Amino acid sequence: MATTIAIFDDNSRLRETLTVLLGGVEGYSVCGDYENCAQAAGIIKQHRPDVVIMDIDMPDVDGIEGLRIIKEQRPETYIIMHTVLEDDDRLFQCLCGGANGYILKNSSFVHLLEAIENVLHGGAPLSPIIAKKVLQFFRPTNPGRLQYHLSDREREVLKYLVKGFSYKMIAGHCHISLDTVRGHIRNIYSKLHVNCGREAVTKALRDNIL
Amino acid sequence: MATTIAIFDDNSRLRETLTVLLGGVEGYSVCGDYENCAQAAGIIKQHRPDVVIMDIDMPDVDGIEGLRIIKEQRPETYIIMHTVLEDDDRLFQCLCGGANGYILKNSSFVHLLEAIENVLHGGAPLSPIIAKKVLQFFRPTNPGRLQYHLSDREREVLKYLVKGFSYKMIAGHCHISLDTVRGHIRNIYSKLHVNCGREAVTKALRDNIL
DNA sequence: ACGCCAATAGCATGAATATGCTATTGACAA
DNA sequence: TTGTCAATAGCATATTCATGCTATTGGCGT
Repeated sequence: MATTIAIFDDNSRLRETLTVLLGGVEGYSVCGDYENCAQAAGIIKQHRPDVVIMDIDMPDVDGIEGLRIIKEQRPETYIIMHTVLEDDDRLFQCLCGGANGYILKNSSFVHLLEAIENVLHGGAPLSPIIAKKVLQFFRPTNPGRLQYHLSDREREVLKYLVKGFSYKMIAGHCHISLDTVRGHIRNIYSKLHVNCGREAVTKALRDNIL
Repeated sequence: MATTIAIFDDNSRLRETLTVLLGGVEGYSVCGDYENCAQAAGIIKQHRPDVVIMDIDMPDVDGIEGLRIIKEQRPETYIIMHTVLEDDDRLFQCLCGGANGYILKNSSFVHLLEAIENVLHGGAPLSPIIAKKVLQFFRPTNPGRLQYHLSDREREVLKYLVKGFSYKMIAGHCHISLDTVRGHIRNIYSKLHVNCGREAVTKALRDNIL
């Protein structure tokens, strides 16, 4: 039986192109192409594709969400992210979401074909730049990992925020005034580009800045 | 000037073969081959090779140690691990040690050449099986799941809390009243045994309940 | 038909948080 | 020596949050 492929991408021209090209390959069959992941769960349940080509930036339900949805629904589906170069945070989320490969959109069609063959044989196709970034995530002391230039004190305060301490408790533990705590948190928010504690906690945990 | 390469491998026959083959490639020059990493620091200081081909299993000072030594001595050296399939722990150590690539010994010489070209162009060559294992390191272990008996709505609200939405925004997105949002959050706190939003976010992310 | 519970909604209130300013001190680099 | 910056601290204020109650509705299982 043919290898079935589903395509998620909000660019309809690209979807068409990929559908035609992939459909023309011996042994491949495109079982559907979609502009976002809103119906992903149902689509995967119905078609059970072997491989999913997944864009990231899509309206409503994006590719990161889609990845999670599909992997939850049917973990054995091979998902190849196919997107422009995204920020490290998104790449990280893709990796943690269980993506089976990550190919940049500026790669040739041949590379995409190779990537599909690769996952089908148990490999993990990564564009060179992506592979490099992936390795950089492992470096404890590295320039690729997200660094927000928090001071020691700010990191300490952030740690308490993650623990759910109130400002008052933080002030007590750090032996500083409530207003100083406020000051540090103000700076933390500014550096992390967030504007409430919960968002700061999310960023701290996701980006591992403890 | 030629790209200079140093080879560390305890198999003398393989060292010879690689030296001859690589030395025969236009633009490459092997500046030395060694049976372990005991003298690695001195060797790198003296020869300053562009690329190091590094075996792992070697007597006395192995490739993992060698990797650390060389990266400490001269971080800009590209190091390609070249070894049989090792256990995950060693792979992890290589990644954290700053290896620039990881090629299995059962790969063809052509693949090794491609790998060298790849690192020289800022990529990160990984054998398919290795790439797959690398991606697996990112998979969070998710046995927990549904342990807190949150309802669908509560899970949805929690998701927004993680995103840092205010109650008002959540109410808007869910098309329910502010007071209902409060009610859900009240229940979420109770079920998660927390008493503020930041703590709930921490628990949600750490326990993977999204 | 009955009870259970999720989802909805309202009201009230004190505590906590977010954010607008300013200002001093000490360390360290240009 | 001057300038930058982290750490400290204060004040004011508007908003948000946490939590105490109660109450209606619709679904689901027995």
